[in-house]
Amino acid sequence: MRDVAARAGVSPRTVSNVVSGYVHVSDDTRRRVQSAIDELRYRPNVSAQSLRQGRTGIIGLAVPEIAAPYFAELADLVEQAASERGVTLLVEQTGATREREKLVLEGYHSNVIDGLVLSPMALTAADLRARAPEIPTVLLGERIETGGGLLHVSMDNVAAAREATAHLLRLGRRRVAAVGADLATDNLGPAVRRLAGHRQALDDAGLPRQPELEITTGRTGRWSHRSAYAAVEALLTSGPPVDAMFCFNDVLALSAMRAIHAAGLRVPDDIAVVGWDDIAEAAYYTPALTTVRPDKLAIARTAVDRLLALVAGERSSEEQLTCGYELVVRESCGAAAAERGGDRVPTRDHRRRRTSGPSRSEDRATSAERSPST
Amino acid sequence: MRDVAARAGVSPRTVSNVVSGYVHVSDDTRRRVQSAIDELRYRPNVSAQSLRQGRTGIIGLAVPEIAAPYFAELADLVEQAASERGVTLLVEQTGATREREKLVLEGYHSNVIDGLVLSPMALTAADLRARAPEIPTVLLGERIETGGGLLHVSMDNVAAAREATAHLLRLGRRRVAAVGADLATDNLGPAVRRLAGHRQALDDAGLPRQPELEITTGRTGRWSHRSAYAAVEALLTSGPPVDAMFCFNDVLALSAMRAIHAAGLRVPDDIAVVGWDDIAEAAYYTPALTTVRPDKLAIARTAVDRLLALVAGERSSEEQLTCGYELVVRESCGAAAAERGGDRVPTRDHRRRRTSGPSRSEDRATSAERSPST
DNA sequence: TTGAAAGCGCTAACAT
DNA sequence: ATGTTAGCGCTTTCAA
Repeated sequence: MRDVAARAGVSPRTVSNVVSGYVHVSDDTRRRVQSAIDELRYRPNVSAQSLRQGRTGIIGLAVPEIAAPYFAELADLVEQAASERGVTLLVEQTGATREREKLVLEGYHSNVIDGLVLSPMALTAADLRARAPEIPTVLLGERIETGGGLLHVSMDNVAAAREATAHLLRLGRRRVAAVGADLATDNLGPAVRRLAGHRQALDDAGLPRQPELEITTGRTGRWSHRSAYAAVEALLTSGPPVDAMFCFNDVLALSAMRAIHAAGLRVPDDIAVVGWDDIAEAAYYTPALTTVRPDKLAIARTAVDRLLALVAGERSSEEQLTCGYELVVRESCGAAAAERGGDRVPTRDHRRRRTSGPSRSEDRATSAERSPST
Repeated sequence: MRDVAARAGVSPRTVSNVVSGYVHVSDDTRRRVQSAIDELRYRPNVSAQSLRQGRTGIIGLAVPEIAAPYFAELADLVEQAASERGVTLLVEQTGATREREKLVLEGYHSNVIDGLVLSPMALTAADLRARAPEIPTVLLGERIETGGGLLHVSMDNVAAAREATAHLLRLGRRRVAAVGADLATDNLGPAVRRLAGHRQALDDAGLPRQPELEITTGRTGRWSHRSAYAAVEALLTSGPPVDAMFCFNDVLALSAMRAIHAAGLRVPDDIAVVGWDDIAEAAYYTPALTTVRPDKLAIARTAVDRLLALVAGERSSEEQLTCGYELVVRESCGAAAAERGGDRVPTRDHRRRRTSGPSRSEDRATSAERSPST
């Protein structure tokens, strides 16, 4: 930087002003400095900037596992959102373990990152309350009375789950398994609320609760292919009868469909399947997967925007930001064939509702995602 | 740090020694300092460390798209390898565009990261040669006479592709399409070599080249579901007859299987399919996918280890490090049913070869991956 | 609008 | 085995 200053015949102060886009620099000076920068291929030293300013220009995203399709897609979108706003994203993996989630929350990388987007699974509300408020943090997922004073960005899991199961019931299914109801390992994760929505749909239809159809996919390998396959296999071989499965994500749904096939049954004829996430592959499975599609783009952008506002000094308050979703009806639920005569082109989805942008929970009732489904 | 030093009754120097694990500190002093650190919740400032040492403890991984399953899995493994070695990973996306790959190579984040693992696709050998040798770099993928003086970590794409197609030919298939032969957009990417291996297998079998079966999946959305689906659909509706497809990755294979189904044909009965990558989903597709499984763990560890060696000052030389692979035979190629009577449990793979660790190209001939397949 | 100088928190050379 | 001190590259008061 000193070299640049010398070459341009100005002080380091002026170079700094030019680099940071300060206004009060004469056009002539700016040009001279800029050409000196170009000739010397000068790059500001980020560490020095950080040391001086107390900011790194890096934000963190902590997810259970980057290789899980949903989180891979989310990381992609968050990275793009961050990049558009001129900050760099650092992705961390927690393995959905409470220990590592706590570590991240307590500021494991607090000196590297200016802020954190955390997708908690095993964390408890008490952990959230106990945390030292070190670093600006936004939580992905719905608030369940945490009291941690943190901002939550999510979708309405209860409503969407309710709609998914209602969709299956409407198609005449009566024995709907809920696959992924791993309440023991899932504290702040989505299982609790998805199961709640599922139960509501049964209530709405005047059907009894069916605890024997609330399927846990195992402690280890949470929501993994292997554990889901084993759980569904067990259900089919030694469990009660089933005519539909509402799987709490698409990974579970894929494994379930495979287990159903292995048992000599067909999807959707014998057992209808609905998933959650609408990962890129879902439209290309055979049969194509009917699934709940969260508005991932809105979630990513909202989380980043709000986090950057916090980093810039905005006061944090416990608040819930709700993004939209839609139930994408394809083949695995059996509706498309029945209603429309079997459109099999996966690029033309049957959409039951439009995606809406994020909205505050306070005025959710007026937003698109509350309109009754057709 | 000064506070810690004061509280422990030592100098900052000693605190620094304790933090960095320096040897010559008496146990007593170490204990005192450590408790002061704990009481004050002291965390060393990474920016200051970086500024002083000229290192950040962060390495970068640049991939085309983090949401692509193979790269998501790879990022996971690289992150773990980095984490085990005490460094933090920063993932960047290039979109497989030459422009952004060049940007990364030229040190876009050179002040944030100490080194770079780059998975180039659109980059040319000339780009590699032209780069200013700013920052320690390891390339993922096979060298094709780059002359850039960089270390390459990869697998033997030609041999594996040859084996994949040979496997299909051995099963009696004669019209094997190569799906993903996108030579125009793929300079340093794997398409060229996989196609070469495919052609070799045809040669080996005494069959003529079949250029009309070398399928490009389109310029936009390189190796995407959508473009692959469209390409395969076109092949089936208006192309020459086909009885097998060797797809250059599993995403293509999934899309191909869907297009085959949509055309009213069956896998593997009418058309056998082989993929590449063995992504986590592959074993759970129906039919389960036969696919080439690169030793991702070895690739990740090797790349990180070698990069850290470079960061530590080791001289770089153009060299090729080759990791192992295996052809995982499941259902989509039709071999399992024919040979074994239809084992359908996806967790029990039929492995044709064992994974081998990385080996230098010089002694590849003696490593496990060169043994003839059974 | 620009210059001079202090200091962010840490580490390493030099001392003791 | 530990203390002292200079300085990494930048931003930012304070002056001019």
